Amino acid sequence: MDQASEPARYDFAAAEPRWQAAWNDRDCFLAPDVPPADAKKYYVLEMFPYPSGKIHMGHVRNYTLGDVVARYKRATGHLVMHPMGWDAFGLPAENAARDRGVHPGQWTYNNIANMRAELKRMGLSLDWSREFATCDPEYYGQQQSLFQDLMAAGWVERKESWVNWDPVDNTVLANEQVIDGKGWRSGAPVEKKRLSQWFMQITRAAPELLGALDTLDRWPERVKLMQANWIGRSEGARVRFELAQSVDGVTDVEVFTTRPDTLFGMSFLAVAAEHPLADAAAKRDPAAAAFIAECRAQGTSEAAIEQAEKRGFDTGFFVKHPFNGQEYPIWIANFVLMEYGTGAIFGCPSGDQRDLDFARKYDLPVLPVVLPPDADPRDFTIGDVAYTDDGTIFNSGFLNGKTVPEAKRAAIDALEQKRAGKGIVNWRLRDWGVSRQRYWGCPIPVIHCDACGVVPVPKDQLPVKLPEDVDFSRPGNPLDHHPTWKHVNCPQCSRAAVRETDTFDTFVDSSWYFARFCSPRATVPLTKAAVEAWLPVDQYIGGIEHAILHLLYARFFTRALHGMDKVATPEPFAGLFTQGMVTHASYRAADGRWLYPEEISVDAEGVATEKATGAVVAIGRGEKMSKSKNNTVDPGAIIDRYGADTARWFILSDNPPERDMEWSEAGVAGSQRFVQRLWRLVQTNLPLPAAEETPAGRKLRQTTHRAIAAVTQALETFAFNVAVARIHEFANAIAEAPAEAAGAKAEALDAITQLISPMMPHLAEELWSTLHPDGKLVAELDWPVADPALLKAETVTLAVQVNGKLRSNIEVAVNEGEDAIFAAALAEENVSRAIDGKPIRKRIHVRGRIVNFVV
RNA sequence: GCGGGCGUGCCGGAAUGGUAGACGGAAGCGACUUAAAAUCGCUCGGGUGCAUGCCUGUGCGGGUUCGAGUCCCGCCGCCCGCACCA
Repeated sequence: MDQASEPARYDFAAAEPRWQAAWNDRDCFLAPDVPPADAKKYYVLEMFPYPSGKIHMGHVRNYTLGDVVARYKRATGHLVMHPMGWDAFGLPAENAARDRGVHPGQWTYNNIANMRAELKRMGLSLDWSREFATCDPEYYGQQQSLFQDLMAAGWVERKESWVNWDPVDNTVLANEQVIDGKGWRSGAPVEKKRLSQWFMQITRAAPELLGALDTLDRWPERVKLMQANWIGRSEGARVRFELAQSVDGVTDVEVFTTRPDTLFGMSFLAVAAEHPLADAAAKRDPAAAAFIAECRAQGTSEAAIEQAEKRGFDTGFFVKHPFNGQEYPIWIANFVLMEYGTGAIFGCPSGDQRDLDFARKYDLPVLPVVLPPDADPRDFTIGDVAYTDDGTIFNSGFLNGKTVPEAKRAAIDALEQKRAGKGIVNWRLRDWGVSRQRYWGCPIPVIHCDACGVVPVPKDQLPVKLPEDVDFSRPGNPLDHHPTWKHVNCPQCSRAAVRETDTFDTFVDSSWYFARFCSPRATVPLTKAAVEAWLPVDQYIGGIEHAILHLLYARFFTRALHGMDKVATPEPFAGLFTQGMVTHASYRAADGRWLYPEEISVDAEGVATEKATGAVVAIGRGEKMSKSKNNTVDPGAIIDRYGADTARWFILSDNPPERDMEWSEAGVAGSQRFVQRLWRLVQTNLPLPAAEETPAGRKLRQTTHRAIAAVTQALETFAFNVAVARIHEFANAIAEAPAEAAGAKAEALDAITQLISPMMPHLAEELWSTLHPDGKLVAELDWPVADPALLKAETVTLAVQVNGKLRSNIEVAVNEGEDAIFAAALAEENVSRAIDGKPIRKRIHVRGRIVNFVV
């Protein structure tokens, strides 16, 4: 077949770079640091990527979602800021250095260059003038300055503590980075180690971080819930028990309880293996020491899984009960956590399942103290199930007869009177340890001097830059090994001193980058005018995996900076959207090998076989894309083959954006068909006839304006898949419009071009330039507004029901009188047959919707 | 165990208490073509019928209502988060 008769197709490969250049040339997406006072600002931000070297489909989804919002908001009269940067510090760069001999900085900046080019191919409406990487000395220097401000404001503390030590990565992990007792990156069992560390005092902000969740009305409920659980507020009492005999000078032990009402049900006191009293027992008794060692081993490795058994060791120490004066034994127990409360509990077996399990195992007494509502105190006993519900207190001296809440209050009052305890609120949240023994991170800007202690590096000497010449061949922290870098003179006394060789947790870097974007080149961390103008971020978009860590730290930073009058709002992100994962089918041979899609073929029944062997292959539906499962799809290859618009459109059309989406070849191909179809729709209607009012034309105009309203509504609510469906319907309607409607087609084609523009910006420009060769860009146009007059129909189709069952449809004028409507409905043959002469008991008419006869 | 979310065709999914399955994908049939691709048309929850139709149908069982996928009660199943949190 010759070339000439080949049907013309939209050449996305030529068009997309052309429009990207046009946007760039006209500075379409630049925003000022300080917007004019009358501007409606809108700050759209997607979580910035780690520069691994290539973008993946998760990025494509994330940035497509953000770009739709940014472009839509820009078109609806907002001054949009939509920046991009790089979360560029972190371990993979050091691993690359160790394994391949390339410097982390070089590796990182190369990766950034690759990924920037890939992102640019997506046609995102980004303000690239604001770009920075957290490993730029300009950025991390300002972070060092900010850290010193936080120190001065009292948010930072250096303390010795038990830390989670990752023996493979040779670094400290935050609690949040320990998953099932293993390091979140290395997967190695985490060990406990005692180290001197820098901490952000996030616990001081716990009440506000919890309370302010209520103000975040555009956050997903489940994220707020996860944060609330993580912060973990619980009301109770701290109770001090005197030891019957002091141990190594220790005279008492404190416990935290939420159930002071059950104090009379006590039968033992238990401490964690790391508790000082456990140490004391270990010194006296090798068996105790052995038990503690066992607990420690168990605490880190497989324990979490087979957590079943409660085990303990009787120390032989005793405490005196604050109320009844009796003595109770102190045990070391493997289920008591040093990290929570005081690392000690009092055991009330009748009211707590764990305590009960423990008591049964070691034959400790079980005294019921809460009587269920309809139980008889003379014969009520506890079997293998503790009673944790409400009831009446008994067997409990002065608390007898009270309800549980009453007894809690009375017990706390009594404790406070005896100075043996007090009512407190306990938090699960721990302070945030930010020290990491790594090279590729922001150096902590302090100097340790034997004479002066910890001295901040003077601000005029910031940034404390990372040395370039480092050795990654030895395990541990290269900064610590460096021959010269850490040796400096004390800024205060000028004597020989050493730099801090730890660097910050990378979550510090991402805790304020959104604020830095407001004035990314400023010579101070934040400029007040820019930050006040732009923050909070109006729409933040990212993965649910950051629901706790990143989002909580960013909230904490913002709150602290707000208190220091550096940020005007206490919360960084007014709106949060968490997108689902991108998944893909996977193929696994019977012997467990993961096969690439190219290696298999699928027959008509959907049975997959391996091409090489002919053996049947198991198809996994919708598994998270991962290199190990050979089911990743490279965005670059997709854009080569289909173009950015097609990829964007498919990602938006498949399903609601908060759910996981399955990437499928058929789906992308379908989106590509629609791209071509729209292009043809415009081409085949050219040249457009002049506007002319005809009945058919009016109908098309109504369709046009309804589409505008529906798509606008869908975009406002993040229902992008619905927006796509409405656009499909609209395209169908334009294609099917009769010849008499031609006079309304120009308006329809203009509208559909604009409606697709947030989602398929290149195609929109291409179509617009065909429809209006006057040089204007869609990116510069105002969003179309539906004409209310055209949204109202003259006639409406009413469903006619008899006893709630659909029997017919009638077409009536919108403001037809009720009597006429009922008459018309009854005139329908189906309706009269269904009524079958029975008397009509009730007639219902909902205007514009339905008529229902009850017979 | 605690907390949250969700169950709709073959699949993704739509549906202010008011015509369930929009829209898309897959599949099948047909047109065009020497053939294919591309494109266009038709069918597409189940049952029944010559048929305008009729019956049935949104995990299961009840309820409220003229009317329930949607609201209420009780189950079942799946997914996610947290988890010896005292």
